Amino acid sequence: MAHTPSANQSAPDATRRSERSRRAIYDAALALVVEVGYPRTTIEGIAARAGVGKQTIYRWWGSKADVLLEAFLELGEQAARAAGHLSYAIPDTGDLAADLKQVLRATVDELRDPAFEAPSRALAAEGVVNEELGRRFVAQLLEPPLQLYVDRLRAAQQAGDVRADVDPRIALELFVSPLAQRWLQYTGPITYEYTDTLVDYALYGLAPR
Amino acid sequence: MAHTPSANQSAPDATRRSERSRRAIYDAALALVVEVGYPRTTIEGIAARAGVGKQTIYRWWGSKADVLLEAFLELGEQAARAAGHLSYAIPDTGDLAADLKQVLRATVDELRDPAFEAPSRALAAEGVVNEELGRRFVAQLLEPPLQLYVDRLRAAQQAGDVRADVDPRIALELFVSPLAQRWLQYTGPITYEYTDTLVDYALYGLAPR
Amino acid sequence: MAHTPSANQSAPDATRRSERSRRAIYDAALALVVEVGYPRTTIEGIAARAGVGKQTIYRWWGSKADVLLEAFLELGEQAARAAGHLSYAIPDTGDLAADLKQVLRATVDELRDPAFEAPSRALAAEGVVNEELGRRFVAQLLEPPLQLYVDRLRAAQQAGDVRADVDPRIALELFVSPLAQRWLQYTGPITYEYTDTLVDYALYGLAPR
Amino acid sequence: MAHTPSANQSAPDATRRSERSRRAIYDAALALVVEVGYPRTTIEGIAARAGVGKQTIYRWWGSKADVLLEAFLELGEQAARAAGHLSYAIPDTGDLAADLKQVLRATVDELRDPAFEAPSRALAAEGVVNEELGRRFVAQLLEPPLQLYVDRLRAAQQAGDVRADVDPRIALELFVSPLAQRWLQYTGPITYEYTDTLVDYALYGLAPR
DNA sequence: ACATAAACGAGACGGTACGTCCCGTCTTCCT
DNA sequence: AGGAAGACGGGACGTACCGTCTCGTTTATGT
Repeated sequence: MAHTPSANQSAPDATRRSERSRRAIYDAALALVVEVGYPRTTIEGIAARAGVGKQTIYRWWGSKADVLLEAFLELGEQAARAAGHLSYAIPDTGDLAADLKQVLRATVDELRDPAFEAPSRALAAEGVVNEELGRRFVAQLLEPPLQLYVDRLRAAQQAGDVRADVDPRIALELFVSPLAQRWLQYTGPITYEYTDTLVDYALYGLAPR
Repeated sequence: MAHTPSANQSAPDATRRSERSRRAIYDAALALVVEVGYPRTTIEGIAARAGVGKQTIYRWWGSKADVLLEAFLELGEQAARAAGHLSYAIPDTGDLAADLKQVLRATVDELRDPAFEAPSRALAAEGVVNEELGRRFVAQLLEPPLQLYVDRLRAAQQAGDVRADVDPRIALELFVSPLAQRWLQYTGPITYEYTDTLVDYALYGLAPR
Repeated sequence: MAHTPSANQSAPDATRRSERSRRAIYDAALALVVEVGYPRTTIEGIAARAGVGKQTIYRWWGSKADVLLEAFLELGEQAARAAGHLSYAIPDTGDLAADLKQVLRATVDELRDPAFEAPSRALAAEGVVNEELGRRFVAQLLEPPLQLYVDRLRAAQQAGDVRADVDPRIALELFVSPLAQRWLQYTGPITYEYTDTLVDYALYGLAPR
Repeated sequence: MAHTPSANQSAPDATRRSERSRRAIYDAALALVVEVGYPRTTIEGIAARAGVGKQTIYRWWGSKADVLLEAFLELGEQAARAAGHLSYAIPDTGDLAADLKQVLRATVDELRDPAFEAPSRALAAEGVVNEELGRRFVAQLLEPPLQLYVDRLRAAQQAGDVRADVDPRIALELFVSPLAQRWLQYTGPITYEYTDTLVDYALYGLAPR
């Protein structure tokens, strides 16, 4: 999970690591990405802002994307702790459509929060062009929340609200991926109405009943 | 469409522009992106490889992403000319599901062609983080083929194969966006079986009939 | 004579070289050596002070010692031009001892001028440990004035004031080298009395007559 | 004589000092100067090679020049012990010229021994630019052997081979300094013939008798 | 057919950031 | 308490490119 420095020399001793510096680096990285954008966020800039030597960054991370990924994960964990740990779970009121619409509306809100948007766009962009990072991005950031949809859809299958032969991991993409693409690539506006429509189309299909 | 240099001086005279250099720059840019990757593709590198002065690039384009976007468009046009101009159109055999599956399978093939993959990934990544470029990327590269889906879905609506109240521009995202996301973000494998399934789910929905 | 950059790439085009930058670099290098000392004079510091990019230094010189050597040569030429070109020549009044004493006294004065001392000490030190530079230092800076002693001694041989079988190039070291060593290595005080004594000892020997 | 750390903290307790480390540091310093040269000899490199913590060096010495100076002194003492303590003394056969020539020829040999040359050049160079170290270099390394010349010259004065009014401390520079300068600054070749000539010129002068 | 003005190739320039090497200080754990 | 180990904040290294700016050298009309 953690970055293993490219073994060029001997690995640094993690027990001696400065917690203070680690945190300052995370804060600086996130702040800079929000303030000046990812391309103009530099390792030198992060180090300066964090009051840290560049080597301290290079010792523990392999690239600015690595730094940002960990910083963003840490941010998520903090947010989760702040929200009392139960933040992420899809409600099950018995009305699948309503439950999905609610969660997607919350996601729409989140996608508009600059503190979230700047770093996650940066990481997503990097991941598009850097497969290794992309896979880590997915495994660590994207997949866990998606798993909640899998769970909810399985419950719906139990309740008979979703066909039993449907693969939930694929099914969720019908409403999640369109939103993701609109957000990532600016292919269309992102509204509650839009996500509501996605849920309806996905659940009941395009063909007449 | 073409880049208008930021008017810092007098605009260059496009009629005197060297066609030879333009082509050499496109070729160099595409080749470098394939060979060394987008981040290590530099303007200096393109100029050197194209046997062109740097200023000739800065005169006509605003960034390496601009160069690449135009180069990629040109590449697409060439390919279209080679294929006899009629390449892009979604068949209408009367069987909507079959038609969509066929086109998506062709897209899957295309997504695996390195000459296509490297530059389009690069542009997509840049567009994620650079809204202006992202919108041009969408308008010039993404939207035209998507419009073909809109046309085909409208025909299906006429034929009664798709509900009349469905918005085709949104409907197409049900099967196109999941594929796009898997490709962009490595969120899952890309196979014919997968795209076939997407078409089935999208057309008939997840809920039992 | 001029530095030929280490041929790692293609040689830069000297005709396009910026005279203004060259001068600014010389000035900055000399000023810094005087102000902060040679070890704390850095290429980065020279570049900053000269208002020049580091690469402009690396393009034309191989090391800070190279820069300083050329700067010092230029300084010497300027000084020579200022003094009307005739500065360096050893007088020939017919009294060899007196002539040598006078020139050595002038040298003593020069050795105490900080604008001269700082860079020449720096170059001498570098030359002790870097043979290549040392030889250039000698050839370009040390040997030309020494040649004047050779000339004066040969005239003295003609006049019968110096034995004909004496090698002037070695003979001059008898009074020049002791002064040089005292200056370089702080092996003793440097005074007019001292240099006068050196001339006497050298001319008439240590053994009784 | 030994470096007194700049009293930033409490002075270390020299009685508890590790002899083993001290020796290892000397050996490492001398070896590195010979192998990679003085500028590329670093405190970190010495510590690593000696199997010693950096702090152990900083605790007992003030700079790498300090380390090297002590290491070189120690080396000299070892050599002296090996040679039976009587190595340094200028013979007195009654023939002053012959005695001086012999000793200078031995010096020529010594100047060519790489184990001697590398560190002493390094120290000399450092001393040129660092007066404090230069003076210690002279006092500890240069002056003691020079004193032997003073002694020999005084004996020669007693014997009537040198004029009584000659200052031996200056006189010795007539043949020692030229050799020193040729060695330090590469101003000329160093041969037995050259040193022999120096002795002759110095003893009998340049002027005809 | 030729003058002339633009685009062009080349690349020097002032800069920014890179990733690395050491500096000298500091902290930790061991002997 | 000294020592081995090495993380730390920092400064400089030498390199790679950035985007701007001259330089001659084509080239391509427009008289």
